[in-house]
Amino acid sequence: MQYVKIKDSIVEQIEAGMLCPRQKLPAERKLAESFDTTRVTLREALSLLEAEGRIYREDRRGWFISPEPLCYDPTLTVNFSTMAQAQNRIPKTQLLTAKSTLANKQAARLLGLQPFSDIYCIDRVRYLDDRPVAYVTSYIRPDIFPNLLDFDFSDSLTDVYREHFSVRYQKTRYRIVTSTLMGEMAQALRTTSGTPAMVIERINYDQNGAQVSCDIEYWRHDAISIESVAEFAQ
Amino acid sequence: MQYVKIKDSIVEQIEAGMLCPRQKLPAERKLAESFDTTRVTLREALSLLEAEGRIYREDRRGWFISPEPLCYDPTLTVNFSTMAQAQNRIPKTQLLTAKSTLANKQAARLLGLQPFSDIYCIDRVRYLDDRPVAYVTSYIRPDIFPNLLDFDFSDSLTDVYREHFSVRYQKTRYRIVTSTLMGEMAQALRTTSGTPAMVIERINYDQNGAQVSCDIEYWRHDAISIESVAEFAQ
DNA sequence: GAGTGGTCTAGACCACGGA
DNA sequence: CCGTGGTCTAGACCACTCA
Repeated sequence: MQYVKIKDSIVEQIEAGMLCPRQKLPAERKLAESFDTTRVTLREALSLLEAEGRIYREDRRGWFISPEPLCYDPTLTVNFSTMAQAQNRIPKTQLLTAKSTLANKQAARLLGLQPFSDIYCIDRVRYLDDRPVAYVTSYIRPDIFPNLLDFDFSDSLTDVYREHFSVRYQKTRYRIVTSTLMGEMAQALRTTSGTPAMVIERINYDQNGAQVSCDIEYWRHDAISIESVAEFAQ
Repeated sequence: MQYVKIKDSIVEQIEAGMLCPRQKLPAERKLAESFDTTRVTLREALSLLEAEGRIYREDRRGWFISPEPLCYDPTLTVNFSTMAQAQNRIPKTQLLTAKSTLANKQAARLLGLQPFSDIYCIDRVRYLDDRPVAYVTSYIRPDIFPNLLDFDFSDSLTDVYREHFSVRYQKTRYRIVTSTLMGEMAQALRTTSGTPAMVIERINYDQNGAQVSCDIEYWRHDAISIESVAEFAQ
């Protein structure tokens, strides 16, 4: 199991501090040569490191050392920017598309709507320190938030909800699974199809208990660590 | 991107119901031939399916269709058996080792102990419908649970805590990240090094707010879906 | 003992990134 | 335009599973 040894040897170098976060690894051909193996085996080792969350790739640009993940507490309502800044990270959000459309299967399922109901669909990419880390799709009920698309929600939707519609979240139902980035999501996050991802689905309820919106977040899995505290009724 | 097409074609067969959960895929060489490609490319496609959580492998036995994941709510105190049975699954727990030892770095960090403090260490494997799905390591403070190892905790530790020590969890601090199964963990779960995993670390506090134990759970990532509800203070 | 999966080799071509 | 990563080929050997 040569590729495990190669992986361990690179892990050692990372932990010894010889490789810093965001730093690029040497070219695959050079690494392969230095470990006296072929590119195929070397890439096996790199994939392992990627799966462990220690390195990440940028499509056709190479492999880089992963920075510390962002702590994400799904039981809090803080928005992305606030959360990132509290952890000394620089957040950025890029709006990809915002449109009024008809609910697809996924949106209908999450929001309990009839298929083909009207719905707003907003796609955004979240950055941490200029690295794209998450692709977020939001589906929003237009009957609750009429003319939402006229506002500036590029940074925070929850701010717009609160300030212009007096809607605050009362609760969120969330689901976390692992999957991969594919197609346009992979491209938007500057990576290749098949990159491991953490998927967070959230269904948001307003103060009246109505399902008002949902978010599907695809995170590069090395960029996030879910952390929270659960208190139990005695 | 041939391997994405192969993957899609297998996904199609799964979703059409032609392949049932737990069913074995044909041999790699046969699949490769039927898609008119080499084993290397075919395995690329299989790894993608594994990363998506649609198939899983058993070491040297082959590839199988993943069953529905278990819903796991980290904000509840229910034990594994109860949780599994509530979802019509057959749980089983196998005790690997239970010993009194000195805290390693990980245990000391999680429980806030001095290095080399005395600690109990218990390793178990959790099964669902006879499939090994999680490797769980528990570190437990012997000053809170004296002579714990004399009891039968093979099934549920929390039951023993409650019945014999009158300790109930008041809260749990948890952390969820993705990583891989390596070495003996991979072996215990009947798979190979590098299999994607969901890691759940829990630090448990008793009714007095003391850190009494912690668990590190390595789940096959396709076997689990984290689901919960968060209520917000207004 | 046949067949299988796990691992590895030694190449190749292409399209894209960056200088 | 060079070097790079992304993808693919056509094999090979070994250790293990399972009939």
